Amino acid sequence: MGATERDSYHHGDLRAALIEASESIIREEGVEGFTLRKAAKRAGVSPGAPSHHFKGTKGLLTVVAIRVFQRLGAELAILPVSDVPARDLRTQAEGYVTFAAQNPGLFRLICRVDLIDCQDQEFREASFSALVHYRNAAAAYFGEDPPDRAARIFRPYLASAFATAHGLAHMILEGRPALLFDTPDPAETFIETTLPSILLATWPDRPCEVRHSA
Amino acid sequence: MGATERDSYHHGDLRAALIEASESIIREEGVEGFTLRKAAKRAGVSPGAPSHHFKGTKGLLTVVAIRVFQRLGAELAILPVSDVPARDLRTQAEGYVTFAAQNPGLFRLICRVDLIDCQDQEFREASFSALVHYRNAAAAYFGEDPPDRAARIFRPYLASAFATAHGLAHMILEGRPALLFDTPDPAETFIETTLPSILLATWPDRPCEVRHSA
DNA sequence: CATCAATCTGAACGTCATTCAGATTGATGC
DNA sequence: GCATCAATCTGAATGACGTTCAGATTGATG
Repeated sequence: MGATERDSYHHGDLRAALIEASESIIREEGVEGFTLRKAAKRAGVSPGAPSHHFKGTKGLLTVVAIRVFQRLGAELAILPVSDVPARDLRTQAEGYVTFAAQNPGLFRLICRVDLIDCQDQEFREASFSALVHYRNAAAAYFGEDPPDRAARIFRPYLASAFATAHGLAHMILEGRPALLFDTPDPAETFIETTLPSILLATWPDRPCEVRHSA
Repeated sequence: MGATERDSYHHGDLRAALIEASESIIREEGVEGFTLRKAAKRAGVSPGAPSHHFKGTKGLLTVVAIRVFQRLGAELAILPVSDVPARDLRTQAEGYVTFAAQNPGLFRLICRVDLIDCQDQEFREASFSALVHYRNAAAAYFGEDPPDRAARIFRPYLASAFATAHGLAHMILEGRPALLFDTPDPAETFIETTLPSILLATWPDRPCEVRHSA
């Protein structure tokens, strides 16, 4: 598998092949298992070849990360919208966490700021755009201001809304539920049953009632 | 600096010296900058010496991680308690995030499950115990059941409460606020002013009012 | 004082990212 | 059709990494 055959001395589209190879390596072995040499080998090329197409390992991984953000954004974009803001916010958060759980290696990559050139303009754009629908859903739920898509204005509730999903994603990938709780249900059912219950506790349909006793 | 002098062939307490050295390296250069050879050199010892005291790099970092969790737990334990559950939960979350922001390298370490032996019993114990007060504060806020410290029963609101702080911590360390928002206030004031506003939006003093418009 | 186990050294080995001189070739201009 | 040139790729460096191991050193035990 891998190692696309080659007839000529030149590859043809080594750049794309390296991106593809890197993604599948990260899928199979995680970011920690990724090396530039592996990617080169899988693309059927010598270890020095990638340097002509990317600025080192970080340059290649930055491009991969951009694609991951784009895919995350695309998955969040096609999620259904209802007339219940709470449900929509939960849907977005569930989509976010599900993406992380289903693509653990790639999600870890976009969180490894040491492996990525975070100053890259394309990366910045992709990381922002991926969460446009999430942002809108949060704004609708908290109903404080109409979601101005262009502006990146800070709002406490937006940070709070992002933090919940992002924290859950990290917790799952770090295996924290197993550390914090004697999980009655196995890890497989987490996404299907446990996650919705957490999101429901976070953003209930009805505005909160008195939750803490006197 | 570093490189504790040594008169005899044997070190005396190399184990402690390696832990100490590792911690300061991670403080100064982050987990990514840590290498076992650096730690050995800083302890004034050859690269092969650590193997007599730890099971490889992972063994050493696991011990460091345990100490980090213990320190986090100690910092959360001395936080003030009031008669307002919401305030106490916010205080715990603020303590958690502040610890991460003030110890970025060490916090990243305890999240790098690939660098740590997560099956280590001492590690599991430390990671659970560190959050006892956080858990109690969350239980009091949501007021659903009395905090049973021994049991690790799963509750959706507990996972939700942890996720917020954990997500904020990761977001800060990943520099996401700068990616998501045109931060009006510089990153320095985040902990002092921005973080409290986020936590207040998450867990307000009064039970929530109607927040979303029709 | 002899013995032994614990500890430490220093030199391996294999792998990594990166660099670079030289080989190869696609494309351009004639 | 052919010469030229820049882009591309090879393969062998260089230096750092974790880990292993034979041999040196020494504290402790008897």
